[in-house]
Amino acid sequence: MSTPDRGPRVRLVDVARAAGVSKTTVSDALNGAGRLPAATREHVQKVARSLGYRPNATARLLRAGHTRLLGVAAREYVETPWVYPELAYFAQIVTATTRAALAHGYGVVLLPTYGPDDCWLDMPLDGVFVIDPVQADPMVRDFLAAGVPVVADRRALAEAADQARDIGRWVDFDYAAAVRQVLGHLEEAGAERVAVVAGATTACFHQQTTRAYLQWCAERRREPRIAYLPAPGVQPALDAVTELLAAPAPPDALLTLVELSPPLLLDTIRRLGRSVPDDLLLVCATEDPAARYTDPPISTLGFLPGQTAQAAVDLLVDCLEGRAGDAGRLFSADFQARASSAPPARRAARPPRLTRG
Amino acid sequence: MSTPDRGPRVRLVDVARAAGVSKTTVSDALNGAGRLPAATREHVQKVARSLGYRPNATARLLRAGHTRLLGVAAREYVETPWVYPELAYFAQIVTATTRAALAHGYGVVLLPTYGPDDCWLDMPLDGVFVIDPVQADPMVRDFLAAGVPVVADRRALAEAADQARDIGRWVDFDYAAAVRQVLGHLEEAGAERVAVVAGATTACFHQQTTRAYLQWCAERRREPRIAYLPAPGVQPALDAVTELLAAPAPPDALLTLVELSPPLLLDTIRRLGRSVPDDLLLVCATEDPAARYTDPPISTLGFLPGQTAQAAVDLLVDCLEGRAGDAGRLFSADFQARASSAPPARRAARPPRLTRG
DNA sequence: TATTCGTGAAGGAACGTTCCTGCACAAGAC
DNA sequence: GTCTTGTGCAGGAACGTTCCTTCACGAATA
Repeated sequence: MSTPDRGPRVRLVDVARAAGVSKTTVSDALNGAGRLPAATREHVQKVARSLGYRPNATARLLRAGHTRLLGVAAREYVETPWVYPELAYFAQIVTATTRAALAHGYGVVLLPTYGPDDCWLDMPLDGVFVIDPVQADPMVRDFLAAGVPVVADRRALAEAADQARDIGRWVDFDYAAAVRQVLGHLEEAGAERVAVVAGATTACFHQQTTRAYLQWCAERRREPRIAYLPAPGVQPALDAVTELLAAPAPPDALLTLVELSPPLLLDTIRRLGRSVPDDLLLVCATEDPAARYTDPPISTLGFLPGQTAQAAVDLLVDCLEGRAGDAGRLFSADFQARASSAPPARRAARPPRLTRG
Repeated sequence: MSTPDRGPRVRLVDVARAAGVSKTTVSDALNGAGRLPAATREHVQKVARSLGYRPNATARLLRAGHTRLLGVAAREYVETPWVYPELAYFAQIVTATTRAALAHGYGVVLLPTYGPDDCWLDMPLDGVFVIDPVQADPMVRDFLAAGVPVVADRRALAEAADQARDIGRWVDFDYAAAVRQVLGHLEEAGAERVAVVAGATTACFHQQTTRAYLQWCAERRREPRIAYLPAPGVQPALDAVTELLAAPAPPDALLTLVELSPPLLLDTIRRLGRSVPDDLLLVCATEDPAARYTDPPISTLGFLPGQTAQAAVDLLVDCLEGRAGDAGRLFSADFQARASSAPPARRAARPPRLTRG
């Protein structure tokens, strides 16, 4: 095994010359194609190995007409670039996307959420998965216009209009239904003043969850109690919670729709002199597995990052490889009711409320 | 603006034909090269736009001889694939790598930590950053053998021997020094029985931190109290802590070297009837920002994922673009002493210890 | 012996760019 | 009127593969 010398890389023709055969023979020998006797095949392989030959990936991609590379972009905090992978949800999405892509033989490129316009178009991508696109998302538009299939939500695809025709697939999340499910659960547990901590971006998730909450309040003629966070961060989130709980006639239930460490939140609430679930019912929208291990365990609203990503990749790959496949997939949330939002015992001891059977 | 029709993509020659000029002229007009009067340039650009022309990324990469794509692989839990981005450290590394790469005009591909051997070699990468390589890491070896520059730690590079000669750069972390710093801090705060929760993989971080702790114990003729976790996960980590604290002559200080939610850990310790820092000094190796907001705030040992990634990308890009640059960078840890490891007041009330001035 | 047939391998086009070279032509210098 | 100089553009090689086509040759068949 001689040390491969630096300098210009050894190419297919170099192997061919060294082995005394043609390019064709080398290519066939290494790729298991063509009609070659085992002897020739082995000889070529040996020469290739001894020269340290590695095929040029770019050249074979050009020839193949595809790159087997998928882009993934998480746009939620597009205004405050690059925080997203610190959040468990996005980390899990990215993980699951990569895993699913690998299973199909694709690699995954992390796309910038900001930067020089169009900079993403220089990347050799076969398809793109845009998570939580912002309104009139330029990334979605650009890729579709460039003929690169995109998976995003239906709204984003619709905004990109005609370009999306047959190279867009959707993965939708019924955020509104998820929020209503939780609010219904809290109402059944006896909550009358549900407060919400929400993100204030143009991302689909924030927009839809907020709207669902406001509408739910309107239907019940209740005053919404909502704290908006323009950017992620522990301190702003804790401040928001503190302020909500300090209000006159404080809330008797809290739903957090921003990423926040559940055990830390629980501890903060305790330090504010409230007890969960006795004084305050608590539900967190989070993927943090720590929520199951607190005392009491915290009810969570999860958004199935694994399943979502898997579906997105499947749709994308179907589209890329010319299979029919679905036009999209609709997901609902994963609500895990735990002790933090159970009806408190002290209420059970009260006289039964007349408003319910 | 006519809708670009599906079917075969519009190529450079198509634009040339439509504009009545040659390929050269189109290429020059769109790339701002050559000697062209403004009129021709604008005409070509207009035709290109109207046809919806987008240059083929793969073709220009082949021509350019590079792909402007960097791979990043986090190998720590290579045995239990794909959990890593759920951990704050790796998420931050990946984020920072992507950001730093983008600043240099590069994209980032997430590499699989497992999968069919060599599957990573089919990707068109200019360089690779391998975080926390395992022993005799095949990925490092393969890439170096294929002539792809790699940034990893010195040990991994040394193991890949001659291949690494001039296309490997190192980013080292003095994990041992970091651990000793924390242990020294705990000792000064009065700890006499420091227990450790450590990961049990072949990753550099786990190996070196564990060895440093064992050596530190040996130097002091103290019995090591160490719980090994073969895989990440909340429950196993909490179980390990519980078991350590339940031992006869329980530890008076705890250092966790696996990813674990700091507020959850603090709560668990409390539920076990111990109080931080009065009964137990606590330091967590974590990047979780929540550690600063608990009561008491938790001392943390951080590993500067942002700076490490930035340095790795800088080294890689230097290497790729033929600049001299450093051969490597050595990092030390970021230890933040907070109240969770402060000498408890009750000890200050004791008579001063004779062993120290 | 002439014809098919199968095997083994070479030649060269194609993928879609970029960029080097060179041609035609006009304007200015002599 | 010839000779330079410069401008505007076209032709074609090259990047490193894959794969389609062709061809030579020996064996089997008519």
